[in-house]
Amino acid sequence: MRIYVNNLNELGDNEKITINGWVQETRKMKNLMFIILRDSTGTVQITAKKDNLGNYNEIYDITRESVISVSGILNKKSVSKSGIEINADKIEILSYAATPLPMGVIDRVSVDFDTRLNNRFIDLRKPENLFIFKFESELLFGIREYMNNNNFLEVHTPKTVAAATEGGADLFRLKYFEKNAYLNQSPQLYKEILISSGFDKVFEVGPAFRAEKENTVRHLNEFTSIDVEIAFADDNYVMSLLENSLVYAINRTVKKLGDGVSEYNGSLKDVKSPFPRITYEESIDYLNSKGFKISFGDDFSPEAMKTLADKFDNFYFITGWPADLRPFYTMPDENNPKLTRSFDLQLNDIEITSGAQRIHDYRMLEQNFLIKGLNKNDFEFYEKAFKYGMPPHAGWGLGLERLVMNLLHLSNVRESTLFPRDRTRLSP
RNA sequence: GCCCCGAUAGUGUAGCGGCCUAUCAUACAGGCCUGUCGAGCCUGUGACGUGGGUUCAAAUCCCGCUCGGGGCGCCA
Repeated sequence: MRIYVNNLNELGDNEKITINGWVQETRKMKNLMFIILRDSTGTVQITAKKDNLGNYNEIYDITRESVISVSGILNKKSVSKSGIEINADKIEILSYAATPLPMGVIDRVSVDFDTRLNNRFIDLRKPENLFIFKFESELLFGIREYMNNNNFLEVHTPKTVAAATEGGADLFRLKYFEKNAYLNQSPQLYKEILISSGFDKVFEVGPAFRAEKENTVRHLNEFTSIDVEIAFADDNYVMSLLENSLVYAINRTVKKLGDGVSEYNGSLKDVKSPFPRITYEESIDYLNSKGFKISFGDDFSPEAMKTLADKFDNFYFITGWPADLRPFYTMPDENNPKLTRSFDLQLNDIEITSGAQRIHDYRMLEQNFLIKGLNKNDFEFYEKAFKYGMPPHAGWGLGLERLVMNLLHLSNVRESTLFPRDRTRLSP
């Protein structure tokens, strides 16, 4: 069984072990050197003495970030800071790192974010960056577990699509043999088709593409969307599902990762459902009382969102958005046709989730194509599913990177994206 | 699409007309060193994005270009 740094505590003093990792740093004297070895779980000091190593001269010239395998005796009474070290009797160089490094892993100089992203493979060697993705992995696992416990089907819908823009967002175009195709902006239409198929409760985790020329710290052109759609459910039901699944996943993650999370966000352990709710119209009144001049039908500017966020702790819902600000498949409010049964989940000042009760009536859908100026021919594959038995349904879509960004108080959504795709970046 | 800002060694910076054959840190290379842990000490290598212009003189001022950062708009 492979031994990791965080296993060493459980092992006995003087035990003979082998451990693999990267040479994070070296401290060298003539006949004695220390190597700080890093693996995915932490760092440990390796003590290498000339008398104990046949290839001491070779090891003496090891470069930082080289990959080595160390065999030796575990010393748990070390005078090193951690109290643990490994007295090496054999060190094998598995991969020799070139110098100088394009950027340091532990250097005491700052590195521009752009430089970090250009050298992401090495940037991700920093434990604090690895942690972000451990967090994301645990969080997503928690959401999956919650969905699975609630009898959801996890599905995978196509990302290459024929046309059928939902209106608004620009799509990336690509060649598909003799035809034109697009990268899908959302699994929305396919989720709904599956509802007509009787799949009942579906969720999908997958990429979504937006060809918008944004240039902000909260937009990506490719992001991971967690999408949910439920038959015979309404907007209130899916809002509860959303807050309960998030609280479950967050609690589970905080429990598992512990102090690591607190270093990013100390208040995460206090997240509870239900989340506060405010309507779109109440939001306008509140904001206007704070000096904004917002009219019905306006979307909220980033500045307005910040002001509104100050009113709430973490998560909160904004409900009852005007039909003009919502896509064609959103169910109008039966009491006020100008409004819809829709909601956004906000985390601080950022929109995390957008969801709604959907239209399930075929004729109402056709009418909405007209209102939104969409060509119904483009939606034939979709509309067909409504014509032959479509239950009422509701759902939402959640941006995973934005969620992680905000939960960990990161200043840029690219921090919670392994290899971000933005307005100018297509590599690595 | 609009607006603002930036580009100097591998990395991060100082310099903002002549004291610049360009500062400092870090990294890197070599040397001393058997208990370091921000190791220390000595020595060394290494840079002004690009094309024009102004000037006796440009890293420095002006214009274009390229690349990048950010804000807004737009954004199921």
